[in-house]
Amino acid sequence: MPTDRVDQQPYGEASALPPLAERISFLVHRVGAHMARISNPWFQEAGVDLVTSRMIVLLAERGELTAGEIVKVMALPQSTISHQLKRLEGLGYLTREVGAEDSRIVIARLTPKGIEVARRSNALSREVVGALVSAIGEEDLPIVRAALKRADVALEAMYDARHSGTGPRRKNAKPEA
Amino acid sequence: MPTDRVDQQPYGEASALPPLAERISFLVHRVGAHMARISNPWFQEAGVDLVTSRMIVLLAERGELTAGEIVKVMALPQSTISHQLKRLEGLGYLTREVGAEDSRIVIARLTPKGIEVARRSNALSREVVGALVSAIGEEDLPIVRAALKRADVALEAMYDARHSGTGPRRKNAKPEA
DNA sequence: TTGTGAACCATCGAAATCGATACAATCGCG
DNA sequence: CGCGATTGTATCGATTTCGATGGTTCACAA
Repeated sequence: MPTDRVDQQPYGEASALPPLAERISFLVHRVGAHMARISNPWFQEAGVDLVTSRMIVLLAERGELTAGEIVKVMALPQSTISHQLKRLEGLGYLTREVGAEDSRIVIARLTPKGIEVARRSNALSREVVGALVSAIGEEDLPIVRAALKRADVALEAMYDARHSGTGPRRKNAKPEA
Repeated sequence: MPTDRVDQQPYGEASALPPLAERISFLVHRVGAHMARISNPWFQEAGVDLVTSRMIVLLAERGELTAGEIVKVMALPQSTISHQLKRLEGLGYLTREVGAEDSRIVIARLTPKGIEVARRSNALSREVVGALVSAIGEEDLPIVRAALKRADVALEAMYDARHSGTGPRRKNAKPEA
């Protein structure tokens, strides 16, 4: 076993993995962490945070969504979304209604109070996105946006792939066929 | 409001904020969420997750770091890093040593077991970064990387700005007089 | 020296997050 | 229809995260 400390050559290795701080994955982490630190104190008085504010903005745009649809868009664990929906209902920001056709689903819709929170969330988002856009630059912005979308699709596919082979749920699923 | 004249409208239009799914901020969230969902189950048996694996990879690259330096690089709350360092020490992945010159600081250093975890973390990172790179494309990669770095710097500055005016700490500050 | 404030890290309590699992309703297909 | 499989949410228990605060230790001026 090589007793190295991963301190060979900074660059030009066999599998060419850049140092942590240069990896796209880590830069995404940093940017996300900054957004959380900036936003959470700002939202504190309203009882929301960066994630819940996004759920609310999403609902403001779409009008109504089922819990499952919110899970898909937010890409977070179903249990987390379920908890937050209940909490946001308790805060009076949205209503949860059982589906008429299919009584398993829960349809969320903002209240006027929730719409106001969406408005304030977008106000902060305007600041943050403004900072991002001026840092990235108008010229590179479409390139970066498109690249992030492709990255999103690719990682979503990677996630799905890892959850079909080693079944995530597979109560009684047959592996083959 | 102290602004000079280069920061007007983010998009040339009066506060035209794209829909959530088009915002850079949200795309960063999605990519980050996918990385977490992919990585965490993979790391589970080792007792680490995406965040702690990054701390370990960081230590593998730098050799030794103080807790405060790790906080700065990870951009996460100090209390979170402090807890994780203690936990990782308990798992036998690193040692914490009080500084010789300055006994306030704590110096973390990987154990051989921790180095092995760093190696395995980088193995997964290779897969994830590989997916990211091929989704982004070799051509756009340097553009995206540079853009994310600028975004990182800009948001870090935005965070720092919000924490200098409204005193962040002021422990024994006398209110007046 | 002796304060005085700042820099670092640990810890506390409340809350959020996560994975696993339970529960309930719908669908498929003999 | 009958019943197993699947889908959609809720909940459970353990753990993690967070902001605030507490304790030391250091720097520096008077």
